[in-house]
Amino acid sequence: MKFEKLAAPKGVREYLPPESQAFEWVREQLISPAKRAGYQLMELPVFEDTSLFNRGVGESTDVVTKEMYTFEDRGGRSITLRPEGTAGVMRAVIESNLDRGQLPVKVWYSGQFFRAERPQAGRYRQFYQVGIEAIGIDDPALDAEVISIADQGFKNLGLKNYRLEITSLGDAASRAAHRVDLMKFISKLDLDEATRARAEINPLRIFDDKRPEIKSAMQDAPILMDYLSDYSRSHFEQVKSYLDALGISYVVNTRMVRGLDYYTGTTFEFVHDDLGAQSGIGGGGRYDGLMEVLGGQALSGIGFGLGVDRALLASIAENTLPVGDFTSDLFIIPLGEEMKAFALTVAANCRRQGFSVELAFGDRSLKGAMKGADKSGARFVAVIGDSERESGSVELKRMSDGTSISVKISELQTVLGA
RNA sequence: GUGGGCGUAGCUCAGCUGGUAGAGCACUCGGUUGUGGUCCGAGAUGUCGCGGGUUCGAGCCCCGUCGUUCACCCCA
Repeated sequence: MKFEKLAAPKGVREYLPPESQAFEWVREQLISPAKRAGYQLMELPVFEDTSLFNRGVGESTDVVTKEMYTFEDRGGRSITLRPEGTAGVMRAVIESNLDRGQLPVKVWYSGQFFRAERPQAGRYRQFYQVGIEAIGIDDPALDAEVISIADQGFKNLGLKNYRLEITSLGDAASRAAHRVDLMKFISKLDLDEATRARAEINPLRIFDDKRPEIKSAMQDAPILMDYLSDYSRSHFEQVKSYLDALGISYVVNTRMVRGLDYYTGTTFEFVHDDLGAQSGIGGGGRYDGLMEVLGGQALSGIGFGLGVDRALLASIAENTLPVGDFTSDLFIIPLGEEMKAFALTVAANCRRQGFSVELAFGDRSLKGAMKGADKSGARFVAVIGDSERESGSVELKRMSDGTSISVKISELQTVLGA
């Protein structure tokens, strides 16, 4: 009887050894600046009530209308695998009254997100993000800090071929006024049906169109930046001046489009040049109405999400990944079955002292075990047989040059630690 | 959801105008007693993604399907 092989579901990205090591490194580089800025971990469910995303992300967005993994659970509830992180964070903050203490609430998260899209380079159905949210204070300095934390994450990776694009989406009133004029402008254009339908849902989308004829047609379209209120304008100017002070370069992109409805005011995106069509490696912005819409206080907040998968692709493209693999300090080869118990205890003792130690298993020949030791990259190798157990000392062989010295087993740490 | 490319050993691939499958790397063992990297020798591994069809005969042709990949769309 032969069983059929199973495969992972379509479009999921898995990270297995040795690549998983790079993934883990990238994720830590991206989030460590947030930890150092006092942001604290929030572990959240990967599924939520569907209504959270309908309300939070926005009914008109592509994410909600056609990209969510939604299903009914056994209790008949409509459940959705989280397509982004901010809505869940806000729900938890409101539910647990974290916003009743000192503000801003500063949290970070990391994990899987799900979107039922057609897979492509840098786009997966299950993907990884790290992100932060700073909730409750509307201060341009906080905007600048949040942006700089994201930027530092990319800098930690050694990335250079990316740029920060920023804009301000203003408040609801300015967006409404702009929308009226923009629709007026678009209605005069000669557009195909699909494009016109997209414009109906969100006219800003047309700014994003890649076709040259559309790009040139949109050349003179009214831009939101010209509709900002005095408050929004000065807020944005402040953010820019703080970024200047931080030495963070940016380009103002007055035509930026974001796919989630909740963004207001400062909005930003990190774009990498070497990634093909899916070039956004991170993005975020301020969201004024979100908390209230989700049943909480009317507090502002700002945050970002960074794509770990794409940051890894960018690091590969720029060749910035560290070369050193995990290597253990010591590789122990027991000679024969009867030596295994002793070898296990020696290994365990060394590990307790903080060294990384690997063992040879199975019944390979000594030569085979040595090959295994070589491939493991271990710094030292010790063969343990009868004589070693009796004498209490081993020949510690340094793999880099083949030399060996006799060391008492009880004093291994003096050599391993050197 | 729409369109194009691709699916042959663990990996990278070759396989001429259809005649029942190969290389390199990797892996395992060996080159005499308990020491790796080089070298030499030997060995194992494939329902040629899956299902139909055409044919005396299909890895090669046709159809479908699944997967993968790239782009549109969208976004991390």
